[in-house]
Amino acid sequence: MLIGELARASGVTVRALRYYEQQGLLEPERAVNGYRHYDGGAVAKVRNIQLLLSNGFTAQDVRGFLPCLDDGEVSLGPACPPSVEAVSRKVAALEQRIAELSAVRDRLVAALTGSATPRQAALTENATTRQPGTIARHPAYTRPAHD
Amino acid sequence: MLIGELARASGVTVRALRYYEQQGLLEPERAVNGYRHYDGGAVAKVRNIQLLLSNGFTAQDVRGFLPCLDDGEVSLGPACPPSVEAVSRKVAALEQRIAELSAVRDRLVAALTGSATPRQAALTENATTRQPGTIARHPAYTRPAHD
DNA sequence: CTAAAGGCTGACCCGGGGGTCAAGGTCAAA
DNA sequence: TTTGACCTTGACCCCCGGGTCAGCCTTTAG
Repeated sequence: MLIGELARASGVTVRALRYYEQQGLLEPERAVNGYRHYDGGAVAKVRNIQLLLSNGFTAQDVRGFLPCLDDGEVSLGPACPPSVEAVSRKVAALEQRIAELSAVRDRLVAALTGSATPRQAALTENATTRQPGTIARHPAYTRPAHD
Repeated sequence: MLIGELARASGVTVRALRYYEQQGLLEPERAVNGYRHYDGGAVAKVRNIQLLLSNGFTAQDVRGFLPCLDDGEVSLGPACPPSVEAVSRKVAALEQRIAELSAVRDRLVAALTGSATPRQAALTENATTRQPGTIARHPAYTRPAHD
């Protein structure tokens, strides 16, 4: 399929597809006339890319994830290039992000329902245990939100 | 407290604090010498801001959230300015983000453990139900990930 | 043959979230 | 009084994820 078709099928713009390619996330074949040709799996792949990018991961992050997500066929553990540990760290970061977002959601829901949450100083759970002087930038993904 | 103290206490840079203020997220008092003075609640507030920004929300989003999260005291439903509906939409978006991230995590965990996920074409659940021709950009927060 | 639609590259621009000077004012301790 | 730490504003820069436009080529339809 051509780039326009893929764009329509996957719900991203043509420009974004070229950008993904430039970032090393896609490698379409090239016809003799220079046109990009994508195979069927590209639709799912692009959706995954967009999903990750829109959830705060960088293109570089996505490069790491893709081999584990491609084609609807989960690649086997050790076959997943960044090797288990790297992916494990990503998973841990994901868990934390999920927990944080859940906390925000709970706070908002509480605000909506008017149920008084008892003296919750901050959304961060360890708010009271911090030591002044330790400069601790947020350990989670510090650059996610560009989507 | 002065800006440097707050920076150390909350784990963000001085620059970021000034930026937050410029974005209307903080309104510290000013001493006669021009120095910013923050009250104790600012630490929790800044943590909330950083938490939201690092999870893909824009400064504008955060402006909307803050009145509902301030001071560890959840404001009552209707007292929360953006009025229930706006916050409800945010909550819905949050739920979706959480679900998406959970899906990514599950995929990665599956890849790690080698458990074969049966023919899951894409992380998006409705992948097979899309109609070509309908340009459907991702409905969730389309600009979150800059964190 | 021509027009319309789609593809190509390259370039510039934007907004968000800051980093990093520069040039100067303030305050506390020595 | 001087030094050093801390504060102020303003300016410029960067990356990221694209949007948009220009200029050109190709392919299909009429």
